[in-house]
Amino acid sequence: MKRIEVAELLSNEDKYIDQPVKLSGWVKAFRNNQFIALSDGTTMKTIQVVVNNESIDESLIKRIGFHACIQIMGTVKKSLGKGQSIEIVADNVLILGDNDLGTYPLQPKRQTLEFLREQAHFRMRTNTMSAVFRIRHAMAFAVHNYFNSNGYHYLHSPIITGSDAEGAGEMFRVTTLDAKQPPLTDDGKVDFSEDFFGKATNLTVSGQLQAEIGALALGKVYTFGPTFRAENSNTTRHLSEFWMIEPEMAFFDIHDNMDLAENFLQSIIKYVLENCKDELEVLDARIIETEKNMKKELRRPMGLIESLEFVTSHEFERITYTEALQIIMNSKPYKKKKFEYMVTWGDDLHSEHERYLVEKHFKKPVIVRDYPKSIKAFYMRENEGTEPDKKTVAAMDILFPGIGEVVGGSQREERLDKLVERMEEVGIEPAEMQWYLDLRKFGGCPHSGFGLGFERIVQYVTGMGNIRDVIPFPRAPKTAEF
RNA sequence: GCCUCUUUAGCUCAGUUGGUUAGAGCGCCGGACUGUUAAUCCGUAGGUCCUUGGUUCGAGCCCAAGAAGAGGCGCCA
Repeated sequence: MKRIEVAELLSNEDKYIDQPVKLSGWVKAFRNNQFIALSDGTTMKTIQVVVNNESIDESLIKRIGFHACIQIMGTVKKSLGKGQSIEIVADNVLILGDNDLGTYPLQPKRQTLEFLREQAHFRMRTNTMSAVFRIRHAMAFAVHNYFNSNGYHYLHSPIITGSDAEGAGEMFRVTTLDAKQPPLTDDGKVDFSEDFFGKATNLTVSGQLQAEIGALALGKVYTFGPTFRAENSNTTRHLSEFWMIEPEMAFFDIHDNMDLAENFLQSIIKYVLENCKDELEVLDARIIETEKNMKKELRRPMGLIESLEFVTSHEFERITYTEALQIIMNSKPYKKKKFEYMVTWGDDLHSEHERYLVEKHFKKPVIVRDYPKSIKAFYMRENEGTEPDKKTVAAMDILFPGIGEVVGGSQREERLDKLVERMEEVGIEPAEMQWYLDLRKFGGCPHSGFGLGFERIVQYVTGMGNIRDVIPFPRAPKTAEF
C-alpha cells in the first residue's frame, strides 16, 4: 500500500472515510494509552490515531513515546471524540525509530528559545520552530514569486569576491594559504599573489555592485543569497551569515525605488497571511502566552496577525531625514532629555530615535529619505539643489516596529565625474573599480536599488524576538555549531 | 567592542542573616486507566549549586578572576 501524507488526508477527509491507509510520522502526544497525535511534517496539524490494545501488542504500545517515529496501517473513521472530525483506527503499528526519552532533551511542554537554540538539531520538531521555518520557506517562495511575476531576473552574484571596496562592513577572508607560515612580500606583508585566486579574496558583504551590472543589461534584476559580515555585532538583529535580497532597476529614481520596496514588503506579508494561517496562529498564541505576565506597557500594542494585517493595509509613512530630525527634536522625550543621544543635522539617527518615529510617533512603517551625504556610501546619488553645507543623497531606509531598519537603498550615482570625485573623497582608488566606472562611461543610466535583510523581515512576520531563531543554523560571533 | 543581568535536578525556577541531610512544578522511570485533546491519578529515582582561587570554625549564599548565556548600545540588513 502507498503511504499517504497527513496534509493530503486532512484536506480530503471525505474521500478517505472508511478507506484503509498507511501513514508514517512522529508521535506528538500519546494519551490514555490509546490516542496518538501523529505528525509527518506535511502540515502543522496532527492526525489522531487510535490504538486498540486487543490488536496491538502491549510491548509495542510501550514504545509509542514522545517523538518516536512510527508507521501505521489502519482505517479512516469518523472520530467518536471531540476536537477532530476523523481519526485512524490502527490495525498495525511498526516502530521505525525508537526514542530514548531518558536522554532525549525535548519535552512535551513549553521550552525556552534559549534552550532550544542549543538543540538546533531538534528544535524544528517543536510547534514554534516548525511554524517559523515553514513561514521562512513561504516567504522565500513569495520573494521569487513576486519578482518573477513583475518581470525581474534572478541574478546570482558571487559569494567569493575580490572586491574590497564595497564598504558594507568587515569581511571574512577566503584563503588557502598556510595560516602558520604564509608567504611574505619583501616588506613583510602576506603575499596574496601566491594565494588560490592570485589576490586577496573575501566572502561577499553585498551583491549590489554586481546587481548594477545586471540592471544595466537586463533592466530589472534581483539577488537573493547568503551574505557575510565579520562585524563583532552582539544583538538580537544581527548575524554573521544572513540572506539578503537586493533588487536593482534601470531607469528607477528614488521614488520608484520606494514604491517598489513598499509594494514588495506588503506583498510578501500578504502571501504569508493568505498561506500560513495555522503557523501564524501558533506564533500569535505563543506571544500572548509569553506576554501574559508582563506589564501592559511592555506588551505588543497589537496581536501578531492583527499587526501584519495593519501593515499590509496602510501606506508607509514617507519623510525626509530633515523632517525626521524636526519630529525628534520637537518630541516630548527629546525636550525632557529622555534620549541618550542628542542630534544635530548631519548625525546619523540612533536606534532610539528610529524607534520613537516608528513606534511612538507614526505607529507604522516609516521610509526616511535624503540623508546627509557625509554619513552614506560613495555610490549614492547626490541630490541637486541642496545647500552646500547640507548636501544630501537620494538614500532611503525603511524602518519597522520592533526590528528597526529592514531596508536600505538608494538611487545610484550615474554621473561619472561625480562618482569619481566621491570615491576620491572617501579614499577609494578609482582604478581598483574600473568595471564599476565603466557602467557609467558606456551607456549608463539612472538606476536604483535596495538591500533587504531576509531574516529581519522573517523576524517581523513571525514575531520572534531574536534573529537567531529565524535561521535554521545561526552564525554569529563565537557561534558556529551544527 | 562597551554596559547590565543571569548561571542550583533533564527543563523552568525557589533557596531567609553565611549554619546540620539543598527544595518545588514539569519531564523521565514504575504502576493504574478503552474516548483522550499539553489527558488524568498514585509512587520512585535524580545534584561537580558553571569553573578556579580566596575569606571563614563553617560558603549555594561573601570576595576575585575566568567561562557560558541573555538583554541593551555601537556597526548595519
